[in-house]
Amino acid sequence: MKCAIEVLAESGYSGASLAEIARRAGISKSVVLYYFSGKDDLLSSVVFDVYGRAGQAIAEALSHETSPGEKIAAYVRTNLHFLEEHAAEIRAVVEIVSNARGADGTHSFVPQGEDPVLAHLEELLREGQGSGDFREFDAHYLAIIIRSAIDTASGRLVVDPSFYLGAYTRELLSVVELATGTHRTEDSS
Amino acid sequence: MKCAIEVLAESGYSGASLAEIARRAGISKSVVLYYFSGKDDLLSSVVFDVYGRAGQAIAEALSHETSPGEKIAAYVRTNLHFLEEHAAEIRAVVEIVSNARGADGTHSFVPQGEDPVLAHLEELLREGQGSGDFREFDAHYLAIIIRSAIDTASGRLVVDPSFYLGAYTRELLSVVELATGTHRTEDSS
Amino acid sequence: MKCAIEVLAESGYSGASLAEIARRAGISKSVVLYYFSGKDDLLSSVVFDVYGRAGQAIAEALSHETSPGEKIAAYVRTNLHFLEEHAAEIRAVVEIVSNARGADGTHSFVPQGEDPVLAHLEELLREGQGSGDFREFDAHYLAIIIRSAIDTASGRLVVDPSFYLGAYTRELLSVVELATGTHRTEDSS
Amino acid sequence: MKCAIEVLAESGYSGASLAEIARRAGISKSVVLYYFSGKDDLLSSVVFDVYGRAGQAIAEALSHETSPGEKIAAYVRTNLHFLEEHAAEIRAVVEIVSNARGADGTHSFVPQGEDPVLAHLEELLREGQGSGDFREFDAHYLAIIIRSAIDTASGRLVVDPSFYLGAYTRELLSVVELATGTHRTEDSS
DNA sequence: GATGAATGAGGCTTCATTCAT
DNA sequence: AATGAATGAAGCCTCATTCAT
Repeated sequence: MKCAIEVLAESGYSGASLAEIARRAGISKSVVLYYFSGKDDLLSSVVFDVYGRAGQAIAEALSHETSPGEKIAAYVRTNLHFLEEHAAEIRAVVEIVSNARGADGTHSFVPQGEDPVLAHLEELLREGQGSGDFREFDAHYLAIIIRSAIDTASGRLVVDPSFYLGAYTRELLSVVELATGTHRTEDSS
Repeated sequence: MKCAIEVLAESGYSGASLAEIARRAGISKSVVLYYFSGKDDLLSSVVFDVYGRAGQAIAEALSHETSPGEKIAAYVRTNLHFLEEHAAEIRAVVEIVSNARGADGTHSFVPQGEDPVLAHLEELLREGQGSGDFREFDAHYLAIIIRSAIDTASGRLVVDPSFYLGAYTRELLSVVELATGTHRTEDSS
Repeated sequence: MKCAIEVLAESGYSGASLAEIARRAGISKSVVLYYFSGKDDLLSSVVFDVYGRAGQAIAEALSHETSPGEKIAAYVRTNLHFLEEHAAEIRAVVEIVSNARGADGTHSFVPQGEDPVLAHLEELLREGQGSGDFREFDAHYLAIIIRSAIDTASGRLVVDPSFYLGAYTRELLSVVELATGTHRTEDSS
Repeated sequence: MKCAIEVLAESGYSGASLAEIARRAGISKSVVLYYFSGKDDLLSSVVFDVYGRAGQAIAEALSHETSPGEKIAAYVRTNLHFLEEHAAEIRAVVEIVSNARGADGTHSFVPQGEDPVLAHLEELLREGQGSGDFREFDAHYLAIIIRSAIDTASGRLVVDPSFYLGAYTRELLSVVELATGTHRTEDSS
């Protein structure tokens, strides 16, 4: 799986053939299929493994925060921090999620209706609105905007050598603060 | 090219084989290769064609605006409006840009250093800062955030039937306004 | 298809890989798949082609006969005569029919319920019974016996160099005559 | 071996991989190769085991009969009776015998020249002719006809749910009686 | 006695491309 | 201008077998 992640991150979805993955791992293609029932299984495993660890890290971080503003900030910070330390893994997952398709041609990993990841962020936003910490906005669409800013980062890391994740995190935090209106609330307190 | 765009939008990069494209166009594979020197040429043509028309639409829209705040707003509005009317084309370009790779394994259409599209938006932001209309922020990173919000929309249109581009545009405009600080400037005037 | 038949007849079902068939035809595997949509299609085509021609030959021969006894005799004679002139083709069809299986594991070409080939022979037998030419017997089971004697011949031709089809035909005709009781009818005339 | 027989009978020769056989037996592939030197050895063992027991049953049954007509009848009856009680085993053997081939491409289990099974039946027929019980016929070819009628039964059991072995046995016995002419002899006595 | 790990050969199929017409 | 024929590389996967434990 580690080698699969590397190849996916470096060579993209189409470049991640079993042959290439096996070559990188110094084993034969057959070994990969000995441990995974097929390529789909391998890719699924990568996705769920990374998703699982990322989700855990985020949940852990959020558990330390109480105010909605701090929760959102922790959410963004943890996401980008996880990305910093697991850049290739996130890159690999993005490649898989955006390219893997089933026999019917539909995306295999993109939820068609309700997206749990998005729904989670959306709820954090709504909580802030409920408590009066946040201004009025459409939580669904703002969640999409914030997620897109998070998801784009892994790509930037690859193509933009000058992309500094620390500064990006700071800028995004400030945008989120302004967008949610957290700032004003603190002012009025 | 029209059929290539349709197939790319519906079936993704891997599903867009010459055979499939030709089948949809009701012609033979050979015809495609008669008009384009190869698959790469076909994809390039699609990218440049769409990019060209999108760029033209944006340039035209910006020429009507004068203040930095209005320019940025027009930029966002025109981008999303173009997407609304050319959803498949944008989707196709995204598929190509994020997947096409040269023989060396590097992305074919993602500029490695300076990204002209990003640089353009970045400059609009800097102009607003220069004129005092915008607050202090890192123009490069904010540009990335805004672009990501724009680019994610084409994907949402595909998987999320409830995604309403009009509301999304409104929300994004409001975020951009807050993020650039355009609002406050107007307040103080 | 001719080469596929040859390989099937000589090397059996498992030996009849696309590679081997293509090698024998002096072409590349791809060419086979250019003319047939897949291996299944190739095998189907062989089966239906041979079946069609055999069925036509039999129908033609039966049309010249009137009495039930002569019809059955013509049926047997034509079947074995067709086999004599198209030994490899029959051998190939037998290999396919008895080995080809669908994804669910069931035979692809063996009719699960009503077997039209068997039903045809069965009806010939029943006609003879209806007209009083034949004795009492179970038409279904006798049809199975006669067909098995016909079908076994192609295998014999392969493994038994001393197998002489002319003599076999004569013996089988005599058995069929005795089994149907055609003989007695002639006695009573 | 029991599981190998089941798989062969249900899934056919191509479906009978070591993996599948081991899976059904609830053991690992390695165990199979620990007890048998290879797949060929496993299949050989199945063939000889079943052949041995079938031959024994037949020999035992024949030893109770004296007249040629009764011997032939017992031969047919015992063959089909054994099939009834060991359908899967016979089916498995048929699959192996008709498909297994050596490296040179020739059948592994089909005797190229003299077939002992056929020769045995042939001799029974000749004995009947020698004693004057049977009419004149070509013993070799009649033996082939009778064997084919016996061998086809295992296949019928699989594809034809309405195939009733008892009735088939009765019909075949009657055909054999007529074909050998046993009946007339008894009449004239 | 039993097994998990690993492998290389081979199977079917898809694909972008070349060539002659 | 258009196309059918042909190809070789590559992709995923199955299989019988070997080896060390």
